[in-house]
Amino acid sequence: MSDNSSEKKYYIHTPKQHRSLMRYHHILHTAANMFARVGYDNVGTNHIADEAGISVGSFYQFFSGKEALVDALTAYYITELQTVLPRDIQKNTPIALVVRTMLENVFEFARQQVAFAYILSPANTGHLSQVAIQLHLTLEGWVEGLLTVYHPALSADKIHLCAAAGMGIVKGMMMMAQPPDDVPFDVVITEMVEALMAYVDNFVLRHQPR
Amino acid sequence: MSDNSSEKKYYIHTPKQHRSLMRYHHILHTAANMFARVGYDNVGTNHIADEAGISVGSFYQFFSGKEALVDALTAYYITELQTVLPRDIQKNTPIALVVRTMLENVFEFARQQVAFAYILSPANTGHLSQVAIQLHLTLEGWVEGLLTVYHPALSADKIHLCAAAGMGIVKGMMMMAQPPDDVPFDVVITEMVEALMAYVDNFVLRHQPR
Amino acid sequence: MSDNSSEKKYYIHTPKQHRSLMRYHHILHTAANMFARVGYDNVGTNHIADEAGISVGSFYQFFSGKEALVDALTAYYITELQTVLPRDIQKNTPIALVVRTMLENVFEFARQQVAFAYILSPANTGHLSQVAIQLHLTLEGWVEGLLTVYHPALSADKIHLCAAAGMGIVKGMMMMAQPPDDVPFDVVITEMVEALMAYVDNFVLRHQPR
Amino acid sequence: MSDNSSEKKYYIHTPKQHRSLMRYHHILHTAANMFARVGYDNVGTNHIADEAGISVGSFYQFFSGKEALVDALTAYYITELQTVLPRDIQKNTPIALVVRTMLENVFEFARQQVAFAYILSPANTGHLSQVAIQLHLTLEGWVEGLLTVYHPALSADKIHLCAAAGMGIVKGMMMMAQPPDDVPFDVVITEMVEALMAYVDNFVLRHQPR
DNA sequence: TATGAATGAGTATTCATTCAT
DNA sequence: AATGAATGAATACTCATTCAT
Repeated sequence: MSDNSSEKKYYIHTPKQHRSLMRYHHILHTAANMFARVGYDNVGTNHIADEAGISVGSFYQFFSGKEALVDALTAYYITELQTVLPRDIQKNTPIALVVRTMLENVFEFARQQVAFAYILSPANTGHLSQVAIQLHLTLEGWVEGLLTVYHPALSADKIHLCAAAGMGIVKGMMMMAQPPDDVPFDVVITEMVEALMAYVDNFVLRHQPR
Repeated sequence: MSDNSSEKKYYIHTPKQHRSLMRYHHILHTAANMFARVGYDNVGTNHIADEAGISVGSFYQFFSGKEALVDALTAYYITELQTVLPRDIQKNTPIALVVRTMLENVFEFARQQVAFAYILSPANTGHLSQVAIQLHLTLEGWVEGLLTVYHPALSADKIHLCAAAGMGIVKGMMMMAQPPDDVPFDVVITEMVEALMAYVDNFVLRHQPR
Repeated sequence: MSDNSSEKKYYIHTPKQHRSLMRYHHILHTAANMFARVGYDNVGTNHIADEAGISVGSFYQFFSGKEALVDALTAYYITELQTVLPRDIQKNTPIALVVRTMLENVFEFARQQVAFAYILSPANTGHLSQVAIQLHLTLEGWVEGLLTVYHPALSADKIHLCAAAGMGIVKGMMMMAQPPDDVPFDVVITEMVEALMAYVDNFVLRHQPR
Repeated sequence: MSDNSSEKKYYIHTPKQHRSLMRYHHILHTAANMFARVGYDNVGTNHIADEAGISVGSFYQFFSGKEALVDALTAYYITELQTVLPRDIQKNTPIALVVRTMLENVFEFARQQVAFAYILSPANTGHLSQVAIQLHLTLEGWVEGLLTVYHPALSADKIHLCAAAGMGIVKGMMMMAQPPDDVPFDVVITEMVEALMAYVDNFVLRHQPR
């Protein structure tokens, strides 16, 4: 819309577009912060607009509503996740190292994107449960890829089961860092790696094609 | 009044008291179902009353508000949990068996009490986060007791860390039985036992007092 | 109603009737206290019943509702007022003395019947304004009687005007004893008598039939 | 924004601001009317909005609640009262004239602002009693000022007592203009002036410093 | 485009009154 | 008569969304 321009297009983003994009992300992150702080249901659109320093009207110019905003936020997370998940894994790297690197990256990402863990959380209901699933599947897909590289003998079903279990372990243990346990982050990661490796080893052993 | 009874009084509920108690539990379970289905914040007291087939006024005769209802529900869960968690564990029973029994019982309980997993979820905010913590600590306490019996050489700190990790694993893997993974219950339990045992063995090995 | 008695009537009230009457008055005074304390609109029928130590059902056995209760209370006040307002006034008693006696009696009555002043208060709205008027007219009637005795030359209209003004002075100055002025009761009465006498003297002077 | 104005800015209200201010006062007066008619406790915010021809939401955009509305109304009354109470009183004006002028002004004000008398009423409970006191003290302060000018020999305490009594007389006699007495306004004022002057003369005589 | 006033259905909670026991 | 559980309309207030400017 509004493309009556036949002039030069040397710049992919006109300054106007650029300002708009910044606003868009500003709203996105403001809202994300609020979700993480007080929960999706306790954040109103007027409130988001206030905190973002814009008007409600402007909010609705960017997002058709709160649900659309969460969708956008999730899409953004999924995109960013690609830059954080190790790619082109070589089988000669020890798997524990790959896993640890992945976890560290994802946790660092979660530390910056405070709503990431909130949305990923199991037991979300309503619309949130749907975006939670998207995020879940993204990560689970990566885990399946990893397992396929290191344990090509496992059937697709087994890979899926093992990946699902791994996801459960990670998502569950992630919460150790929060009340009431408040375990330090690095300890959490260490224990997580140990738990994952122990489980996968055990799993592979149990499902060895003999 | 109505005390012309010299007969036995074991478990005497007047019909009135009985009906009242039934209503109380009926509301409790109706609300629990709704919480699990659409989330605490999306359930109104009027909705609960409607769905329970009573009037709002009656709702407030039983519970002073929504928070009180969740408190009551949690208290109920904690009480029932006692009847489900193995007691007086003998060290000569294999720990894997104890764990499996506990998980089977708790899962069966969670299958009947649909809001149990919902409330236990660590991602809750506001008042729910408080009751979630109560539930969490109840279970975690049991796990600590179990570890103390089987691994008395571990320090209290280590026991606590290991229990917290175990709780994370259980809570996280519990969700495998739900979308999008939908792993069958018995498979989930089997994998959970394996994951837990593998982790605990690994943990004990790492923290051997030499 | 319920008069199937042709038996002896040595006792005007049977014990049963007596107990019922006591209950009736107990409710009446309990409610009166509550009205005075927190205001008519902030007192509920359940609340009254609680405070009176009876059930709501019983409350409705005695009064058809809150309005009926206020009506009954006002009727009671009007009856009792008769025992407190000086009767058969002799013109040779100084009017100031009669007035002072009347005010002292009424104030003492008001001290015992805490809702009396509350109901009498001007600026009541709704149903309260109607009972307020009844109380007002009762007292105003007495004042007119007094003026008729001491100033028979004044026309009925003048008497009415003077009585209305006197009522205004009394009702208005009564409030001096309450926040924010908090003038001691005896001072209030003294000033009231002075104000009334000064006004009446002035009034009579102005309306002397020349 | 929209500030390309180098022209005069004396009393510039943009149309928007003006409309908003009108709405504000419209709500204020609608509510005031309702308070006077059926009483503060019997007026709901939804009712006010309905009667004012706006939505509840709009109501809350102007006032944070019913209490805030009464506060605003009282503040408005207190402000307007300043323009109506004679200032800079010269001792050579007869006091009766000053009083009559004041009463006429205040009554005219009360006739226009129907809730003025209602709020001023000493029988209010809860939040209303607080604003009633504010209004009361505003007027009482003026009376004290007047007495100080005309009777400088009286002690502060005496001035206060006399002012409190005067306030009582005025507030009480004000109600003569309403049911059940319905005395015409001008008659009320005349009688009020007479009553006040007679009382003050009597008071001064009694408290002459000799 | 941006604004924010306006909307009104929705939420938690109260309370006068009824009625089965 | 007495009880008090049950009712449901009503109340104060919120919030996602729209739309005139």
